[in-house]
Amino acid sequence: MKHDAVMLMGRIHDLTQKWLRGELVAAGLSGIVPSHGDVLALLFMKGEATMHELAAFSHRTRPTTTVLVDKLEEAGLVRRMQSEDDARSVVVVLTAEGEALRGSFAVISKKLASRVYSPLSKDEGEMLEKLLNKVLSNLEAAKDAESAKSD
Amino acid sequence: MKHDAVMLMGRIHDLTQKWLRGELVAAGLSGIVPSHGDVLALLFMKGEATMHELAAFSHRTRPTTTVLVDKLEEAGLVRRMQSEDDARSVVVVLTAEGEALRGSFAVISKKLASRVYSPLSKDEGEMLEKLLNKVLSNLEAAKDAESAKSD
DNA sequence: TGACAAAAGTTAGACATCTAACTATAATGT
DNA sequence: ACATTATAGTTAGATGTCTAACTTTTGTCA
Repeated sequence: MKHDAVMLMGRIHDLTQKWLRGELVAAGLSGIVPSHGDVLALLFMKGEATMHELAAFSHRTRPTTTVLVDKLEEAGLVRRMQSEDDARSVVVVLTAEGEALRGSFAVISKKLASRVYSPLSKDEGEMLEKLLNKVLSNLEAAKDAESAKSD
Repeated sequence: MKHDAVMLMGRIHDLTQKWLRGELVAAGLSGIVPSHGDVLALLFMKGEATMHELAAFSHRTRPTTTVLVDKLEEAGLVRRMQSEDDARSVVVVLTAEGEALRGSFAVISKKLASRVYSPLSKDEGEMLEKLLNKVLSNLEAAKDAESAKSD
């Protein structure tokens, strides 16, 4: 056991992010980065979302999400609207142009999965997901325990 | 199979990096980030290294490595020297203060490994490394094939 | 041997992300 | 009911990283 799983995951993460950027450029979406993809992904699923929801889903901070949505809005892919329930909230929705990208994103997403899973058998793929989930749950639990300690 | 291994690895990567930053601050090394740790790690192993070697080892670009070494030099942990073999090359070496950190880094590195591997059995840990190596090798091969294509 | 290509390193400029601080609105508790 | 606290979002400033362009030295080959 080399205890190098963290390094391996870091490398894989770097390579997949870099590949994704290339795919987005190839799809004519220059200026759009993987994080924008996360924002769009939630909108494809839910139709609309608040900034808060987008931040939570994409695992970015709210300031970062502000910038991400700014860019998507400039690119004409989403629109900000006032919430009717809560005057503090902003609701983000897809424009027609944004909606039109649903297919391209599905294709890229499939290509990404195939790229990563292709060297693995079905059993190995499932095993990998299981192990990663175990590790992640444990890290999140440890983090929660530590932040609770400082109360 | 949810095909979410990439997302899981991204999350794990984020959490471990964040935890590492906290550990470095706790060790009195504010301003030192994980990438600096990679640079120091090679110096702990080899004693000295060129900028080029440090960049390759830490998987960062040479400009980034310049900045990393600038900071380590300001912090008094390393020193730049002219290479005797090649007038273009810079050789980076540890100072006494840098050498003194060897122990702290070993401790943090052990803590990190234990943090990640603790929810896994020995077999599971080995399996995880095996699967990650398979995925990474495949991604690197694909990348090489694609960059060769554009010749 | 002399021109041209390759390599080592740095500098400059751009970008995604973060934390801290701020504004505005909603919720709570006495 | 009003003061306090919490929440939604943005702005400002800092940081780590990248690509592109530049300088200097080394290697190549005709």
